[in-house]
Amino acid sequence: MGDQVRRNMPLFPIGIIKQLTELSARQVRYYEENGLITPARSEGNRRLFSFNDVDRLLEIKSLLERGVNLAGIREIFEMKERGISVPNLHYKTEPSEGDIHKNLKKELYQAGRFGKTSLIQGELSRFFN
DNA sequence: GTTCTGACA
DNA sequence: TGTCAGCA
Repeated sequence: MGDQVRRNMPLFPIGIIKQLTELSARQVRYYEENGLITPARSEGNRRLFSFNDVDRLLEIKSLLERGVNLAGIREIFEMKERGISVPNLHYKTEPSEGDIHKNLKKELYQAGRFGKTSLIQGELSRFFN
């Protein structure tokens, strides 16, 4: 069994996700409505999340904290799926809204120039400092 | 006990 | 986003 398939295996119910991501069930469901995540379903229609879903949610949380809205996050994910790299979206300090837009624009531009290399991943490492 | 959908004093 | 209802 490859790691890839392991990471995509539907394992946790929303309760576990709440603890792992510190997001409310309401938020998680809302993100699903907006196409940011697509968790599997159990026979009883319960959502089952994979490790990839957890990473995805942590990334959504991170981007949201930087002022990116759901539509923006959706576009960032779409670009990734198209193989375009989306570097340095991890700021240490909180930039102004203007800076966010300026930097996002610059980063997306650079992403287009340099091939695909750095993707934001390994969010789970936060739990294993 | 937990999760789901829909709705909003 | 929170929270409550009414189910499964």
